[in-house]
Amino acid sequence: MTTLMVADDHPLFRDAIGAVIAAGLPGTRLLEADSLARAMQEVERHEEVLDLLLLDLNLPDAEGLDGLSRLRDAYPALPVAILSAEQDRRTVLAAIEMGAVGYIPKSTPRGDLLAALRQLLGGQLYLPPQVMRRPPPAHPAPAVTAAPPDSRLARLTGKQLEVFELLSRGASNKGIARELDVAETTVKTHVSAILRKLGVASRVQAILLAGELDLARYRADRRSD
Amino acid sequence: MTTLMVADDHPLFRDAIGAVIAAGLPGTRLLEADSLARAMQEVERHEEVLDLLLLDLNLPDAEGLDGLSRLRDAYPALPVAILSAEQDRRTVLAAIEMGAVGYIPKSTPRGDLLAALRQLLGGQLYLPPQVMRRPPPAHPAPAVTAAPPDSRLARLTGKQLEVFELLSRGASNKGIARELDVAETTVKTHVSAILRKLGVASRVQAILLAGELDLARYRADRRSD
DNA sequence: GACGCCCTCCTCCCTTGGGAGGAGGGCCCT
DNA sequence: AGGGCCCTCCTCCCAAGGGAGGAGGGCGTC
Repeated sequence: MTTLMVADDHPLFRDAIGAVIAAGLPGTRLLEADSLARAMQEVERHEEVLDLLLLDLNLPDAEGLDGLSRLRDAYPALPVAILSAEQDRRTVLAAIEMGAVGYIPKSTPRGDLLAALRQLLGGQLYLPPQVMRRPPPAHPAPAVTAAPPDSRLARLTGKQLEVFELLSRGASNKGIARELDVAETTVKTHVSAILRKLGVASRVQAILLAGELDLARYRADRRSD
Repeated sequence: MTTLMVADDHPLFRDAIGAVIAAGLPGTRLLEADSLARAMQEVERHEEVLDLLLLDLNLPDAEGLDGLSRLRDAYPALPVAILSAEQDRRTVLAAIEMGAVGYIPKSTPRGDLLAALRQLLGGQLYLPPQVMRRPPPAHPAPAVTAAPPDSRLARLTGKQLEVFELLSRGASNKGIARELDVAETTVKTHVSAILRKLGVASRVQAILLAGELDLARYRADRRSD
């Protein structure tokens, strides 16, 4: 089952989102929060099953992108999309650079909203059409499309990638140690570093992430450089 | 990296297999064993990275399918393919029913052998063409193509499937307990049963298996029954 | 009604996983 | 020569995972 959460302080708006989802994404559970604090409480309780958090930028206890920042710090692996009335180009790009997986203007038509949600739940980035169409005038779009997916992998060192490969195939720390002929404590050090760099909390999460990231292809690419 | 093992008591034959693999599956590591006992020793050491074991049916310490039986008992999750001079139809079917993922006659031409190995490493079943072409005369092919992949899932009870779904999405036992509103000990009971029925040793292995088994589709199918 | 299966939950016990913190050696670059 | 990064390994500590074994209640079948 798909679970998503909307954090917005306007009950009517939450209801509207709920209606759109009920109509267009049947079987989806919607959690609601009217403040960042309450949102984080809910995330704490449902983190494992939460697929996407829609975050308003005008919550009473979070000014602008500050709320996103705090969420990213607390739950680096949780997909967060911004849902906002503002459409300022720099705000959108800043949100993406802070790790948001999407930015949905509140003015988005019903049909487009559904498409955006489906796209986000499918693991794709979503940006408002205006931003997508018109590449930035000054800078050449600082890592909006390319960097997010594999930037995390790029931060891994060579040995860490080796460990990650074995880890993602289900090997235990002990098994990895045997395979690479190092001490198990060394493997644990590598694993800790990998989890930290990937922003996940357990090897299980790392394995799921490896599936999404197409680790095998990345390693092949890197080797052929 | 792909790792496979050949267990055969003829050194020359092992060499021949090695040559075929070196030529057709570059980057593949080949482990060798000249007896079932030695094979099991090697499996013990490399289980996490071993992708396929090619088992001869005429090993000095294993008569016919007995070796397969012992391997299946000890390592239910290890893919084992039979490599044999015999081509008796009943032997082939018996091997598949015992959980072998394939049966390769030693008379298989070089090119076909490579194709068979690729197919097996890709997770597909491989049977000698004679058997594949001509369906059994008496019985209607007792579960050769359909049963092996999902028979394990079919053994799970309803609650176990629910737990498996959450587990496969990375949820911890505690998270599953919250989500299903039962005690964590109950979840542990379910998880133990799931691991046993799937023939895997850890939740991590179960998650990887879920990816191969297309769990989501299975659940949908079962619900729509 | 007795049996079996499922779901629930418990205790006891051990292994594995992961974090914190420290430490030494190799290698590269300035 | 010094600094920085990587790899290696250690100890101490705690949380999570998993097995063994037992137990009670619900529900359907024979």
